[in-house]
Amino acid sequence: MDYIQMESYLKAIGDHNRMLILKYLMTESLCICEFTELIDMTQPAISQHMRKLKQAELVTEEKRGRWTIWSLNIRHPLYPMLIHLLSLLPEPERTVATLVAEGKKVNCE
Amino acid sequence: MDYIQMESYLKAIGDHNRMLILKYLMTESLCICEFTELIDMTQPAISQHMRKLKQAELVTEEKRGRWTIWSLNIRHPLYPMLIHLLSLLPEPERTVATLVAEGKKVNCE
DNA sequence: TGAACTTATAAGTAAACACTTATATAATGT
DNA sequence: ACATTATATAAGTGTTTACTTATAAGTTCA
Repeated sequence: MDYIQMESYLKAIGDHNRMLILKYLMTESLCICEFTELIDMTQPAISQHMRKLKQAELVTEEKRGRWTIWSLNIRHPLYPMLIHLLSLLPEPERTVATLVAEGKKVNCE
Repeated sequence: MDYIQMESYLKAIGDHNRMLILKYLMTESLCICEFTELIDMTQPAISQHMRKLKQAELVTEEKRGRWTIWSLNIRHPLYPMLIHLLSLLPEPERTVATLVAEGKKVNCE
């Protein structure tokens, strides 16, 4: 891996909101409308963060009906390092469990 | 470690020139005038990169006469991760050995 | 077909970033 | 004291970043 490549990976990871997104994805795959309930950010802002993460190949997307389901890319060269890095960060205040309790968890089967 | 703190660490690391600097420091401590011989960058540019790395506590400085000797901070919370990350990057073209061969290695005892 | 819903994109903006050149500060050696 | 050497800082610049609001595009379902 060259220096420019590594730089682009680290820049994609190195934002507190994107790390929060990645932390959520460590537990389970989510769509953008769920992130808008979990994180205090507008839908376009989240969408643009997902695009950045996708460009760095840190996440993958799968279209299901009107939803786009985002997942961590476990084949990324930095995946093991990313998991370790995220493990150093605290669990977010709002959990997916609260989403479920509020009936806001998306079920796109 | 909180998200903002991690962001500031990753932003300090996530620049190709600073990673090159850190890669050199993995082998041995160096001063800025040596970096100017190793890396195609002006002295103020290097000095400003060192300041960023110092603010993130990734490096430490020691004044010796007119020189400032820079070293990796092995007590940094991300030090183990940093070493692993740098090990994924190729050795720089210009080595410290070439500096010695050219009589440009600083001896500040 | 059309309303509701989910997501993506476009355009604009303020702040941060990585440099540049010029200059200041500080230590060394004659 | 003075020239040399090493480093830091200041000021300016073009680019990138992370957002905002507005809107477009695509899917679902009555």
